[in-house]
Formats: sequence, structure tokens, C-alpha cells
Amino acid sequence: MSTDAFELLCRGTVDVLPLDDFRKRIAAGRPLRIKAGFDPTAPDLHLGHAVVLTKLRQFQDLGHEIVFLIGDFTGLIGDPTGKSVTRPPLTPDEVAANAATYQAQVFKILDPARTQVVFNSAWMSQCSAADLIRLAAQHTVARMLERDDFHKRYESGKPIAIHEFLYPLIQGFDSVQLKADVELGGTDQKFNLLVGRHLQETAGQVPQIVMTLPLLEGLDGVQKMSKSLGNYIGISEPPAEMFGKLMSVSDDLMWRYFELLSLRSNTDLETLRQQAADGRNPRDIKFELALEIVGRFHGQLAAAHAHESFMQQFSGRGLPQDIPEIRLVSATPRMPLAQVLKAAGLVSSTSEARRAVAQRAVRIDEQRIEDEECQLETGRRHLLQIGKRKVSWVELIHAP
RNA sequence: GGAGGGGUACCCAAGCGGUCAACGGGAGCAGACUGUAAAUCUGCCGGCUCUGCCUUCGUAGGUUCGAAUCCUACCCCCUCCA
Repeated sequence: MSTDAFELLCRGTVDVLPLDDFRKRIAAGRPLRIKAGFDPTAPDLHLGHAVVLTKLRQFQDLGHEIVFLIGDFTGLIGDPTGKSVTRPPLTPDEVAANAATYQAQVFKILDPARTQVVFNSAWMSQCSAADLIRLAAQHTVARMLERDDFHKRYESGKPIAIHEFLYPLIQGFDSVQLKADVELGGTDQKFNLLVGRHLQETAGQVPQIVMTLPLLEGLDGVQKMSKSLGNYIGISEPPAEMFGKLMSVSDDLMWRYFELLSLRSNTDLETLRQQAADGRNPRDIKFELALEIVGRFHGQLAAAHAHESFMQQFSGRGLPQDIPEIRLVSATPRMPLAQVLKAAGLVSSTSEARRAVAQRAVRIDEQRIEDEECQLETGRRHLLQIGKRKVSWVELIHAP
């Protein structure tokens, strides 16, 4: 039993340090304190963030205790990891507002009843200058420079401000405060997590287990999922959109998503892989993934609905459910098609509309349109379609 | 402070006086195929009142019949030296 738990918890991780120690602690069966820290910057979470959260949920389901730390104090520093973009300091009000939206999203994955939310300002703002000096005394410059990005910056003569050294120290000190047994983070957090071990040891505690998780590939399957690359699935996206995006993930990448985002057991995943090998349609396996993920954020009902709609629209080549209705006003009795398509938001320019017609992608009332100059009559509703995905009811009104 | 390299469409990246709305790749969109918005192949991919017109190649001027391509000034990036 505990081996299963151990295997499940290790699934998809990059590092678990030290691995044996972790095995022993899980085997002991005692509930562990699992810490994960998050920045209080404006949160707009996507499935990439969900990787760590899903892992936390797995811990939670096994009876462990989750400490969800919001780094409002560390936010003053801004994590120097990676790009050195200076972050504007947040006001207490902003922090509070962000924390609230954060929790709303996070609790779609985590069980609020078994999650302790803490802010590190709670203890850090009590910290005196003398305390800070004592904290800083516990680490050396040489060890700080072991961190890859510090090292590179130092080597290449780029500046490292002293306060940037404080970030890993404070994050580590949080672990001391919380007496964490395990701390989770992205691979980029590895160094910071290890500092926690060091500080806990100095404080006479048993050092925490460090667990890092990979950055999830986005929809393109190559680059990290990120909002700026536009290859993401947002946690708050509508069910149909989320379902469709998950279905657009390649058959290969689907397994990665299963591994990192699914709450299924390892045995279940093994079964699915076996089914795929035995010739089960990968589409149907992907349906299971999409159903699970959409279900988690929107409920089983909405997921089933999205599934049905998807089948109807793409497999059955039918119309999707919930077609948006738009009302347009025309100054003339008839309105050029290209104009209507643009006004309805189905294309971004009339040129694009013309191209779509030229490519035989446009249908009006289920009739394929070949004529770019085609005009639509006012005074009635038209069903406009471009390709399989863009559909809209448009009511044309003549108002001279 | 000195020397050099560069800023081109959503991104990367060619072009270096006309044949340039601008090669190529990526992303995106569409079509074909597939019981997937997978994969693969094909087409499209600045705008418009669209067989034509208008606006784009860091910014502002200039040379020329004609400039992304030449000149001047300015702004911004990067590399090396000090």
C-alpha cells in the first residue's frame, strides 16, 4: 500500500531529495507537513501551475497536511530566479486581493478543508534587523554562488544585489517556521528548496524533503506552457474551450498530461497505456483525460456536456451546442457578407473573410458560399459558419 | 570614454535602388484525410468600398522618375576594448 503511495507521489517528479529518506517517511505512515510557496503577484493560473497543485492534492488525498504559503513578504524582493525583471512592490491591499483570487482558483484543485493557508509576512514582519543578520550568518557567499543563475551572473560580471541573497534565505526560513517535512516547487526552485534543508538542519530540525516538478509543455508540445506564448489552458476557461484545447494536445503529449495532471493511480495509467498499445483509439483515451480535467474545474456535468458537444461538432460534423447569437444593424437593406463576418467577430478583417470564402470555408444556413461579393438580406436570422469551429447566429436588422 | 554589429510583418529570419505587401521557418487559420481541435499532406496568412486602391521594413527628414535597400539626424538594443 505505502509503496503504491510512494510510487504515485514520485510520478512525474524531477528530483526527490533524498529519495530514500522520502521513502522511509512515507512508509512510516505519519501525516507529513507539505509546504509549497507561491508569489502574491497577480494570479491567472493555467494548467502549468496545476502541476504542483495536483501533486499537493495527491499528498492531501493520502492524508498529509498541506501548507499553502503565500509569499507576501518575499514578494518585496521579487524572486531573482531567471530573468531579472524588477517587480514593483505590492501594496497590502493588492496582496490581499491577489491572495483571494489565488485561493478561489487553487481550491478547485486542493481541498480547502485540509489546506492551511499562511502568509510569510506573519513571522517575517516581526523579524528584527538583528534576526535577519543571524539568519544571513547561516549561509555563505560561496554557497549562494552555487546557484546557477547567481553563478552565471557573477561570472559574467552582471550585478547581484545583496538583497537577492535574502530570497532563498527567507524561503528557507519559512520551512524552519513551518517545520515542513516536504517542500514542493518547480525545477527552477531547486536551489531555494535546498537552502531550506540547510537552515532546518542548523535549527536542529529534520531537514525537509525537496521535491521538484517539471514545467509542463504547452499545447504546442515543445515550449513551456505560458500565458505569453499563448499555448496555455487557463484554469478559469469555459468548459467547452478547455475540453477542445485538451483534445488538441498531440497523442504523445497526452501521456505527459496524464502523468502530471491526472489524479488517477499509476495502475490506471498503466491500463490506459496498455489499451492504447492494444489499438484503442487514442482519441477516446484523450476524452478520458479531458473529462477528468474539465470535470475537476467545472464539475462532471459540465464536462459531460462539453464532451457531447465536441462529438457533435467534430465527429458528427454537426453544429456545436450553445451557438452565440449576435444582432447586427445595417444601414442598407442588404449587407455584404465580408462585412457581416467581420462585424460578427468571426474574422478580424474583411480581407480575411474574403480569403475564407475563397477557401470554401464559409457557410450560410448550412449552404457553402462561393461568391465573395455575396450580400445578406436584413430582417432575418442567418447561421454563419467558418470552418468547424466558428459558428454564430446573426440577426440582421435594417435601420436606415 | 573608444571600436564594431544590429533594429524588417504575431515570433525567428532573408532582402541591401525597381521584378517587394517583401524569400524561408515557426505560430495561426482553412481544406483534404482520420470515428481526435492528434499525425500527415495542401492552401492561405497587412488593410479596404478588392481584376483596383491604401498603409507597412526603429523615428524624422533628404537624394532619386523610383528606397526596406543610398545620405543626414535622432531613439533603442547587443558585442568587444577602457
